Amino acid sequence: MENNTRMSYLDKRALILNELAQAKELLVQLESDLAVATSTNGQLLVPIILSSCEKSLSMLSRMKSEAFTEPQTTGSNESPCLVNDCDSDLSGNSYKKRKTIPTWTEQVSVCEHTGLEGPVDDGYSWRKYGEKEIFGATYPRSYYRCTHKSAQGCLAMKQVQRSDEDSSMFGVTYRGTHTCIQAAHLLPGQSQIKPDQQDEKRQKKTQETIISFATNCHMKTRDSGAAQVVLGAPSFSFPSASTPIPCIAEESDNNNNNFSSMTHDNHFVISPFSSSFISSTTSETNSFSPYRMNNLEGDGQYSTLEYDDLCEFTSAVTSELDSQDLYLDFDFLHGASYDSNFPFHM
DNA sequence: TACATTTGACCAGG
DNA sequence: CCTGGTCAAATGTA
Repeated sequence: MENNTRMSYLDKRALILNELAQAKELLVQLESDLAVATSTNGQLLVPIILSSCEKSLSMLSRMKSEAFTEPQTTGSNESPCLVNDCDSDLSGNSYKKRKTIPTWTEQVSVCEHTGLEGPVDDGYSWRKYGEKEIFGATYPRSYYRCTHKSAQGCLAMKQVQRSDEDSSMFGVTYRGTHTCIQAAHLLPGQSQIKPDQQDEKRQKKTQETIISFATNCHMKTRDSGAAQVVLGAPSFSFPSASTPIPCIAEESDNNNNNFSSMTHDNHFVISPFSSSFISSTTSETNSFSPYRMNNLEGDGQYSTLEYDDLCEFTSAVTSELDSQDLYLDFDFLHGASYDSNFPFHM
């Protein structure tokens, strides 16, 4: 199963590379054709599209196959890797292979001021399978795995631990990727929630997510692709690093790492690999204009949104909305020149 | 009845 | 031997 997934990713990567290279060639051709014709809107668009293609190609090229073949640690993770390659041993003895198992991890801290018992729901269903007192820590660490582990062989796991310094903070460490179909694409019968309740819940969650993201959050990436998200709002959290969208944990200091482009009116269009990875049923875009992000720094707090983080956010929202593109309103960028390597620093 | 949580025991790694 | 991660039986809940 793992091998199939690996092959499928690598195959997809090769196909996308090929497609993009072809598209780039055609655009170069189109550009030269337009150069001799009269000035058109298309002439203005071509360099932008071309640039987008080049970035995508560049990023895909850096999507090393090592992500699927070599053990990876994030540096921010004190815990050993536990998932992946468990395919040969999903029946239960996976812990015996602890150190040899590669994993993709991400760490998220969620601030909650709402009296909730723990970090907010991240859109996935988790099943608690253990709790452990951690030496030197005031609060125990809880261990969760994807509810669909047995049904779908999903290997995603997460650990939740309340912060010692600030008991209203929770450290959430995500491990492994979701291979199940849930959260964003819940199918009837997959959840214990009735379908209409699901829709209602999803809608509410999506709205809360957008509002919360826009009004009260700051993020920073930690070393090696692990992301820390500090949220003052109660209703936002990232999915567990695992949407079908390949927000690969590539180092975010690669400034070319964005799939996005800035429109003339400072809308930021985030298109993670376009339709290549997202099975979109609609071509229309969703505008989140009502939820401006220009108050992000209103309290004087800095806001640094790195690529990986925004990609995660994008995947959460795009999957919720079944949309291909996400529009964010970056009005605070008025007057600022658009850097083609816009690294999501806000 | 089915699923989730709790909790003590077991295991691997350092 | 200590610590962290996982298992699985017991228990809780809807």
